[in-house]
Amino acid sequence: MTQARAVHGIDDSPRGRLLSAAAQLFRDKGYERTTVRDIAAVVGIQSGSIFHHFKTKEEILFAVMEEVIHFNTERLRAAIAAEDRPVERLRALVRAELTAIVGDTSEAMTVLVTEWRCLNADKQREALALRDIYEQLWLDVLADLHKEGRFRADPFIMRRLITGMTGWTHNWFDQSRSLSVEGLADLIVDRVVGEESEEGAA
Amino acid sequence: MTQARAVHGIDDSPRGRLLSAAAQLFRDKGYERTTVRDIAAVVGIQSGSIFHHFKTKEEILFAVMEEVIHFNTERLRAAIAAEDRPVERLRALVRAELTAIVGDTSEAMTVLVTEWRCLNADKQREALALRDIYEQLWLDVLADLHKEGRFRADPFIMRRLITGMTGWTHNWFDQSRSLSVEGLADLIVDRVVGEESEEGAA
DNA sequence: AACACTACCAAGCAAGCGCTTGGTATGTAA
DNA sequence: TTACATACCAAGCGCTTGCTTGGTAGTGTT
Repeated sequence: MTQARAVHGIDDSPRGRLLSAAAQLFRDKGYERTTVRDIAAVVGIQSGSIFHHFKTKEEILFAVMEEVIHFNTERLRAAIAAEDRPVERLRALVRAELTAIVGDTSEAMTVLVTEWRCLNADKQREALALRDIYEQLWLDVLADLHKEGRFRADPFIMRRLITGMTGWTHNWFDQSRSLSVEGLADLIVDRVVGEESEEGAA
Repeated sequence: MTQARAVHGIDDSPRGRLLSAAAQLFRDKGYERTTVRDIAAVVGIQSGSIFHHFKTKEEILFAVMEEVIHFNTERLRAAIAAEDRPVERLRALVRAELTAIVGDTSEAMTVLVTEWRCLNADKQREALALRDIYEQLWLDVLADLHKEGRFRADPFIMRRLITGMTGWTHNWFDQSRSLSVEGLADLIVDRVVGEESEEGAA
């Protein structure tokens, strides 16, 4: 009953508290190694009581993924809407994704990346559909940049390279250290459009 | 008893066949979802017989990781030795790592990346020590490039970005498609040292 | 002939797992 | 007052899991 940190975008209803606890445990121990008894213990209820809120353990995993995709898709939309120029939109996207992965939704985002195959085929397809919407926001911005001639590679490939760079950060990035999310975002943007892009890039 | 594809660098002794089978299953279903009965079934023996070759299931996972790190560390050494100039050494390293991840040791490499936390603390430390040797080969080459002024970022950070890019490929790269390992390697090298590096980069 | 070694089988145990069941306490609304 | 919904407890069922045990067959080696 140590109570897990709330994942941003998940309310603190009984259900929401279960989801935040599950997200943290799934990230730390993995879905399979986490028992429903573990989750119940964190929020301070009996293991059987979990099934009043969710039909199955897998439904908990899916709910975590669903909530975090929805929340961060909206964050991407806001990031794009706040900028006009494609390069700055890209920078905003990278910042948003980094914040999602190492910041306020890190537990759930990590679960989304690492526990994908624990879902059955149907739920995987459902989650993939949500993910496609998220990815399309990236692809549109990258296509604009490509049209402007800011990079040569295929935008699809470029997105995958970016996904790799941002997705891996949960394994090493520490916000308390010298490198900030903004600094890292600039570094990653440079990998896409080159270093000599801006007025005095320094 | 469908017999798993042999992982490059693992012999075909009874033990080796178990390791190749385990690597494939661990990649496809994850360590926890794979039972010793699954592994036994692939090589065509009883589940109990596995424990004649390995003390525990975890020892199988560790052995897979150990073998694949050793094999690919040697591959990195060979790649470096075959080139003189730092940029070409980097290209050789990227090619080697991509080959490891999507080519002849893909099952075991994927397991190395994704099933890390299934090891207990002691084994994790042991595996980390092996990984450090592997990583040092990268860092030396990246430090040379950095000294030459081929990129501005911290070599440690740069290595982590590269790790992300290469490590993620197992989720999307398909050798049978238009993009080759060499083509992808060139793309990634460009992300590090910029596109206008060589004589007619195309 | 005697022994040792490797590679395996057949059977099953103890523990842990997801999930079920039948019930209780509290709140809310007609 | 009755009715229903939400949120939970206490107990435990049935199954799967990693692993153990005691034994056997085949191959060398001395």
